[in-house]
Amino acid sequence: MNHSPMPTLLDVARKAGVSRSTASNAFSRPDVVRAEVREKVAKAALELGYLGPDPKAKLLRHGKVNAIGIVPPGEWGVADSLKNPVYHQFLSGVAEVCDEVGANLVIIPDRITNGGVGTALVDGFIFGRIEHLRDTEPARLRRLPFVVMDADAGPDISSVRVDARMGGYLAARHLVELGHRKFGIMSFLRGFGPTRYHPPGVPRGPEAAGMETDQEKLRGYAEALSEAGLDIADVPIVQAQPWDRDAARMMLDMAPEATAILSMAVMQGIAVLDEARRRGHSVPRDLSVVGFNEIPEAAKSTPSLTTVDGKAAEKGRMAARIIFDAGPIRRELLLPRLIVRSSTAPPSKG
Amino acid sequence: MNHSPMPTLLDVARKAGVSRSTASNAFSRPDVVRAEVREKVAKAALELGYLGPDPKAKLLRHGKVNAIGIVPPGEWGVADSLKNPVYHQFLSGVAEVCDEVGANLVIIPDRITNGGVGTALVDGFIFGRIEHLRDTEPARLRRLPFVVMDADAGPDISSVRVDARMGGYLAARHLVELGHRKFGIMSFLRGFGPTRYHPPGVPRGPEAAGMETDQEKLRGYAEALSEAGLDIADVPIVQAQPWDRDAARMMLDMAPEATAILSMAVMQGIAVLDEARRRGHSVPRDLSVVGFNEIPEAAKSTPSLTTVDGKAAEKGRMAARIIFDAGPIRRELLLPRLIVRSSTAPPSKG
DNA sequence: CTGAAAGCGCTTACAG
DNA sequence: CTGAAAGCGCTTACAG
Repeated sequence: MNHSPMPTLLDVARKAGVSRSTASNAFSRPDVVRAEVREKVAKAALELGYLGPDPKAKLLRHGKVNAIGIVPPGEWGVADSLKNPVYHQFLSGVAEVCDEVGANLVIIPDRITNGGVGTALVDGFIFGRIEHLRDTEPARLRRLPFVVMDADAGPDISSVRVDARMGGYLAARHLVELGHRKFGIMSFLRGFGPTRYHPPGVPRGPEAAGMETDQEKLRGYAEALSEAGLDIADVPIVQAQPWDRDAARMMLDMAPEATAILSMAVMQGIAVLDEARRRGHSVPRDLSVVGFNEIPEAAKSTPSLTTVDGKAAEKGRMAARIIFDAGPIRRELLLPRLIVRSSTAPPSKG
Repeated sequence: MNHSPMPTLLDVARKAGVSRSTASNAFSRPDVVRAEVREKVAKAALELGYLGPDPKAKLLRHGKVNAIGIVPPGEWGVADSLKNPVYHQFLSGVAEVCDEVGANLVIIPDRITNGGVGTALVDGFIFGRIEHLRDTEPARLRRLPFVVMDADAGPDISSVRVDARMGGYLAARHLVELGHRKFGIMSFLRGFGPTRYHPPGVPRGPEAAGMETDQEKLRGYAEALSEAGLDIADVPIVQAQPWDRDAARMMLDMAPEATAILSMAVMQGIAVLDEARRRGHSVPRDLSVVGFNEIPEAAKSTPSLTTVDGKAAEKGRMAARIIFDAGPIRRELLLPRLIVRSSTAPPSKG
């Protein structure tokens, strides 16, 4: 209905019979203007349908946006980051801090073309797992604070990660202590590509796990096994994307003697549970399973899944605080925790 | 390391030995500048660590932000909207369209003080269920497009909703057709407050359900019952927040003869399933349950839950398209669908 | 407390 | 294709 041009501060000032700066002060520094004048201005604004200083113009003068930008990992879009259950937890952690400080949360896929980190209107960025440190360049050039997740980015960049090696160690040691000696490992395949099988006896490099954080998990597994006199090189590894349902089948095919499966992803762990049941195996009597990361599904699966709590929500909270605190560089390493549920027990055939 | 002031377009122009407008054109209208000059500018920019025109200043000239704002219902914060499973689905729908058009998604709690709709830097708003139409005023005054969810806001405002009456009707008719005659209804309590019990025989107004959309569900229930010669006034109603675990207990206490429970929320339906099992009742043999809205949990519950698909994700997609299409006002009414699973069967004691 | 003026960094007709 | 100039809407010293 109202298609006249947007009223500006000057219109309001004229209508109220004051100068532009007075009108500006009435909105932005009310204490500097006496109540009587303030009301005249407010009245004029109301009549003109003027909401207050244009946020865009305000921004140009001293650019606080009141929003934090989340850059999802890799090629992920907005929808991907909402759908991934572990990332969803991380986002919830960030969101809690947003609510504490009254900031908006904006999800910014790392687009090459328009948009992306180079132009997003936010006060800082949380990079949710980066491929190369250079992905953060636009943030640095814009002089915007940022933090990198799940990797140590050196002494000049804030980072938050969980001790994945420790997580892997806790998972494997738990099984070792229960008496297991025969294992299978479900490793993480990041990005695209078919499921890969790494047979035992063949030496395996870091490519047997996806990212650095996955390689750390593997290292943790290896340590715990080694303490028990076992060599991880003798353990069959299936490396798959966590949503690959066939991978669980391949795992059980390739490690028929295993009494325990170590999985780097919680959804993979649940898939193994399902596949074991399908084969008529009883978990944990015939097979123990440990996942990685804690999401509600882990507690609800049948049987409930023993897993490593990767502290996703806490990572989110911590990263957000680093941005909003605007303090010095911080490098945080969170400690994971083993959550023992019903999917692990001593081996019966051992 | 680099604490010199941010380089501006003018710095780049000087360094490249061209005028400011040429430098601007090199970035924003490259076709207007010959390649040779463009490269000079690009080189100067690179050396200065200049990323391209400052998004904030650009914004002031012709304000396209490339982002869509979601305003969660009522008092919800960012974290609440991420955690609510049905709203999460809706957000995912919006996110899919964001990815299609390359826009960012920003979640904007409706804050009274700073931030909020009045100042958020977005190109349009999706109001996720509003208490009063006046909550949309700031969006209108800013001349930003917006759409209202779950309510018809009249001919001048775009809206997207699902036919809740039809949803209620489908749910109740399904039970009636199975032969049920004794019902209990779990109604929705929006906002705060204790669980309320509405005994049968007492006439009940719209306050027996939360929002208009809930009242429509109730109307749908009533219609289907009426077609079967039953009066909804004879049905006990428990009105509770969907995350209230005690409500399911109260429902079964208050409607001991019911062979079927109609629930306005999917989580409530699942809670009834759990409570029934706790009491040693077998679902659906002793009791049938129908929920409202479809989330992954509904298929995974034991037994899986018959429910009405409220099309949350599709609502999100549609609302986002209305914003990005920038077309005329649209008022969309989506049709719900009944998903029959294992929580409903003919009554055994009937 | 008020008002005239400069400037935030950029874009866009306009004249060359 | 280039350059000088005005202006997007606001804020902020500065002098009154």
